[in-house]
Amino acid sequence: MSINQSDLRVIKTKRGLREAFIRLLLEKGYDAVSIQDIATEAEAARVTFYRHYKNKEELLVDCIDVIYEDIAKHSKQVSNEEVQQGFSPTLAFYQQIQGDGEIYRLLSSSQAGHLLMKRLTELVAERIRVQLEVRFSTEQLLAPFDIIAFHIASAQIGLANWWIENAQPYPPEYMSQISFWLSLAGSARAFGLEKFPIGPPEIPEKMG
Amino acid sequence: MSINQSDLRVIKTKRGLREAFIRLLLEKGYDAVSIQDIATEAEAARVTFYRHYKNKEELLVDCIDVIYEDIAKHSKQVSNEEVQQGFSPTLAFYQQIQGDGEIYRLLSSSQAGHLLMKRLTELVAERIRVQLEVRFSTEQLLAPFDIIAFHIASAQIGLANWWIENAQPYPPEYMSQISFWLSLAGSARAFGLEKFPIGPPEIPEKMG
DNA sequence: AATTTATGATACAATGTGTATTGTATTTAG
DNA sequence: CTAAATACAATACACATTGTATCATAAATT
Repeated sequence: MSINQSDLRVIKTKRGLREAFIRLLLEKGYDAVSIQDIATEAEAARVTFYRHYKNKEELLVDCIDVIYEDIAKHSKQVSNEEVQQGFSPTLAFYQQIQGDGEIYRLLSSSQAGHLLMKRLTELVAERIRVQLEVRFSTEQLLAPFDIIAFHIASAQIGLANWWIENAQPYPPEYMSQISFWLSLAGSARAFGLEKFPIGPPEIPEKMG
Repeated sequence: MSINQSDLRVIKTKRGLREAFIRLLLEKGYDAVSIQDIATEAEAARVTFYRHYKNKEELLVDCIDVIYEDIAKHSKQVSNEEVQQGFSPTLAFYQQIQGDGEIYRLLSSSQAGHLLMKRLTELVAERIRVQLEVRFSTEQLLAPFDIIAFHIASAQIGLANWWIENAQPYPPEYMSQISFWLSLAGSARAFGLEKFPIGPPEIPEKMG
């Protein structure tokens, strides 16, 4: 009935489909790639695709998760060394983009881009949210966990996307630092203000 | 051969197709809408669609201009009255989403959303950048204009999108205020820190 | 080594795409 | 106001894509 995800054949087949899909995405774009194309490229039967994924979108989401794991793994190695400076997880991200940044060009592709950005932002936000919950208590924070996390994540991913689309006009080291710094210290500091004079709004009851 | 864009029949037909497409987008989503659906909804023949647009995406791009005009019109009316308080453009945006702003739900639609988000973020960033350039000089700012502007814009639009997709768990007044405050004052303030202890990185030479 | 099961090959109905043709209705231009 | 120009509707067609089903074979698990 259900598929055994730890079966070697399944692991191999799914990896083949993911890698084939990414190759085709970069080559032809999301809409132009058919299920048959993916199966052929992966040297698999088209039926096999449907055994693992409902549609292209589901495969794309799976691809994103795998890509993110790679980023997370990569950034974890570095963050252990330099976590004190705070800049490192984002730096690893930017360096990866500049390196084999093929995958990240998908961020700005019109069809797959939204799902990629959305999922990536979710994953980054979740990571930030967990870190916040570890370090701070609910009463201590002057804004809800989820809002802070998503605000930071949106700025980071959005700025990275801007950087990709604008031919990377600054070095990755600077981008990671300024991105991190702006989120933490606030834009007012970039204006030369010592401290933004207004306090945070009172947190309302969460609805739903 | 080529189509006369000023012909009354052409203007009427294309408007009908756009409006029908937006209705169907809100109802069924981008992928679920076929060319035939659009034609039927617009009370036109399917062949007529192909006489004006190559595919769905081309129609969507044509629609975005119309959609953005609606957004800009609404936020402009309010911003002239209350721009002094600083919160109002964002507040108007959130209120518009919560009100009859069905159109904004397209932001989170998987295909149409990316084009909309991208365009909207660009426009907001441009608006912020202009304001910065009016108030500050290049030497005065501790980070480049474009980076600050896009950092803020990404956070604002991204957070608004999160709010839409998560069933609007907080009132629009709070969202606009906290969104604005986090960008200006910085997340560190939300952690309870008086001032983020690290200074901004040195601005490098702009490449390209 | 025996059993389980993921895969490949093949087939099929249903839907969508893009183009061509011809007569009709509407707009434009003289 | 009339005639020429042309956008539109109706219909048809070839083709691609999707999603599902069946059964034999190959591979992995136990």
